[in-house]
Amino acid sequence: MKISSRGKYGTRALLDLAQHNNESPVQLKDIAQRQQIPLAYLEHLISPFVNAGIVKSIRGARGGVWLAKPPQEIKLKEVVELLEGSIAPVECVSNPMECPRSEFCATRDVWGELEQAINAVLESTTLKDLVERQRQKEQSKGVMS
Amino acid sequence: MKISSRGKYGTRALLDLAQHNNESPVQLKDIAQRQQIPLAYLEHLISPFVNAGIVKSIRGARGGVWLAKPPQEIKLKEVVELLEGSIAPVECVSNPMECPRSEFCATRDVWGELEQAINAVLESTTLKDLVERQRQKEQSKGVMS
DNA sequence: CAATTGTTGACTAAAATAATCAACTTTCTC
DNA sequence: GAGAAAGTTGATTATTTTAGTCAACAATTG
Repeated sequence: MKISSRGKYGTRALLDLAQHNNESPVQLKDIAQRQQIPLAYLEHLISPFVNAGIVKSIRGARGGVWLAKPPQEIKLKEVVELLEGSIAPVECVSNPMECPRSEFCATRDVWGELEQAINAVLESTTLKDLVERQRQKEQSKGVMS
Repeated sequence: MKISSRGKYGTRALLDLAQHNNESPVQLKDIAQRQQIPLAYLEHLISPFVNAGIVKSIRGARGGVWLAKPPQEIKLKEVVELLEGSIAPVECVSNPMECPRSEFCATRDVWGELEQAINAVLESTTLKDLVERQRQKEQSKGVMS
């Protein structure tokens, strides 16, 4: 039940993009540096978002990437699923055919509830929420020092 | 965010044990057969439960395993954690020292909420609940045929 | 044209997963 | 007490996933 580095890195990358929204394109190398993600790895993490139309990009000098939609319209669920695949904790929840036991399996029910719970969190959180939270954290950091 | 075969198999095994509670010891090979788990693998899945004192065992002819506590006192959280380790979706949620960003990381907050959500489900479900659910499923199966 | 930056695909090392096997210990039954 | 039955343990293995690297390429700017 772990989120992989893909998921962690990728989410951080999109938060970074949301923080630098409505500026000029953000360069991958800057995201990589700020979020401490290997650049060559980050390239592969951004690509699914571009394919899904969540992120736009432009190549060449002064190129970069940016969000195709306002941050409040991008739910964490999309983000995580693009990185990690279905959030269902077991295959048979989304695809009952996969296991002959599905129909009468009590444990499967619980995994289904787990999916619901996870889904509720990820559906209710947008990149905008993340940006705001991050801002609050930065503020209290400032107050402390 | 997947549950491994360990988790799936092990949970099924404990449900099976709960179903056959207050009978004579249940043999691993019977669990293996009913739950469709490779016997040699099941042996390794049961061992953590024995070590944790949730399952008791006796060797030799007519030996077997059984629950050390009534099913309603065994939460799925214990079961899953013994099989898969901490349910925290990222290490830094349970162990902030692990990442220097922890203190001011907004994404970490969300992973924390995810843990809470997962925790709520697994804390509120016991083996007894599973047994009852399974019984209901078996009943409706009977009605249908 | 040269520098910059994203895109893509091939490749690899390391770790986790899902077993399997064999030797061993305990217990029961005859 | 012998032998079969059953759980215990540790070593080993094949496969898959993960995390990352590298290099060639394509597009864009100045």
